[in-house]
Amino acid sequence: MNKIPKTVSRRLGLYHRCLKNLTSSGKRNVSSKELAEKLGIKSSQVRKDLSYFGAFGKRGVGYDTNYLLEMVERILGVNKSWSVVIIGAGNLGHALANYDVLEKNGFYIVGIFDNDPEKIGQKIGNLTIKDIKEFREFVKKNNVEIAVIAVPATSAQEVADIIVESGIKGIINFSPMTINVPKGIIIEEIDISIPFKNLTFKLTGNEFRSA
Amino acid sequence: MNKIPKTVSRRLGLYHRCLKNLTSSGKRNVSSKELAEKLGIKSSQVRKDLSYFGAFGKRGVGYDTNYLLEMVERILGVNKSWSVVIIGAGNLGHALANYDVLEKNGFYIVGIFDNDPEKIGQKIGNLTIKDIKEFREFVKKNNVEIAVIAVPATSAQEVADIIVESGIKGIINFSPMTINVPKGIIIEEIDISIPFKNLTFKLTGNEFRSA
DNA sequence: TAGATTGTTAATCGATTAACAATC
DNA sequence: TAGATTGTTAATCGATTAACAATC
Repeated sequence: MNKIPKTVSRRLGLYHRCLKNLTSSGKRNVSSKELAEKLGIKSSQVRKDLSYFGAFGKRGVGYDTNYLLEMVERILGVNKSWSVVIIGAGNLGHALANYDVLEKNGFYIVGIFDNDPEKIGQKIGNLTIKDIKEFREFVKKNNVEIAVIAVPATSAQEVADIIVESGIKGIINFSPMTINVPKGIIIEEIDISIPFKNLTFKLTGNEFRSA
Repeated sequence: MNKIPKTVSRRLGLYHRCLKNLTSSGKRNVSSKELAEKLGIKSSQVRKDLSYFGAFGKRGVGYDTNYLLEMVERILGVNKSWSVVIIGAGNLGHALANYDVLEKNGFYIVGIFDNDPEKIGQKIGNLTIKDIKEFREFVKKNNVEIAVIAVPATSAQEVADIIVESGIKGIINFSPMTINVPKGIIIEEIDISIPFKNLTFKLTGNEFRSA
């Protein structure tokens, strides 16, 4: 087994997005050069990335778009659908529950939880906000595989503990807070304010840059 | 001028977040070792990262937390506040307009735009959704510096063109779509579905991983 | 002073890219 | 076949880390 660079994972997501667009536009064949141009990378990088998982193309021809899409979906694990719950029915939780791109990629929001009595019982789309106390039982009954943390930083760790305790192995953490989980639990962090800071870092021409 | 690795920018955002927590908890001094542990990196990495911008610590002592925070804020350009507009008053635009973490970091949402007559005129917090037709004039009048794209993929490029034409130089793109802009315009991409795919990539033990 | 921790160098490690034989 | 493009190797490039003199 070849060791796969950490950077490959992110690019696989982009290949996936790109290939979905290509197949739905009816394109049957694509070269590493075309894919690379669309992503702003080198064609050798595309070929190298794919080569970690197999040989999916035809020399002299390129890649069958539908076939490559299927392979990338299997590599990413998005050839099946996933059951997702959201913890936190605030603005962000609300937006995520209604975000159609997730469902289009096979991530189905099957439940949303909060601890605010004002919110519990209210509807978001066709979901009813549930009491966090019912979390564990719900997860078991519905075979939930992924939990999304969409609560303020102050309660993020507490929520993480509840998630881990429920047996869920995959967490997406939207709170601006590092959370600690036992080995074997996989966390992806998305702090929305980080890209804003990256942007101002690049926009700012300050004394440090010219040092 | 030293060349700054691309990876440093992301970590600076994390240092910033961490230092804000430390100062508000009253901690006056911090070592590279402590910072590193909090971020799950090596202390030599912390020191190396900071060294691109100056020498902010005291040998044998560590870093004055308040001073280092101030320096990091100046490096990132978040020692001032920024005027931000959102284009797209759907779920995501709505959530971002109300997301307090942005304001806490100096990113003030000063306007939100849409092209849907149903939405135009409605209120989000104390903002009124404005017609995208008024965008250019609004940007000039209010010295807007950053625009957030929160529209569906299908209209992302169109919206990007309007933003560029308005003179704005910094864009955050939440749509799952690569957009093209002229040189000199800085874009940060956040496709929310990407971390979900990264997660399932890691959760999935498939035939490719054992190959 | 002795102990601690920085700032920086050099070594290591990992990721990208060019180049090209293989082959459609 | 001739032209095109893959898959893979080796070279290059860039980022991380260990190590340590400087110095608080």
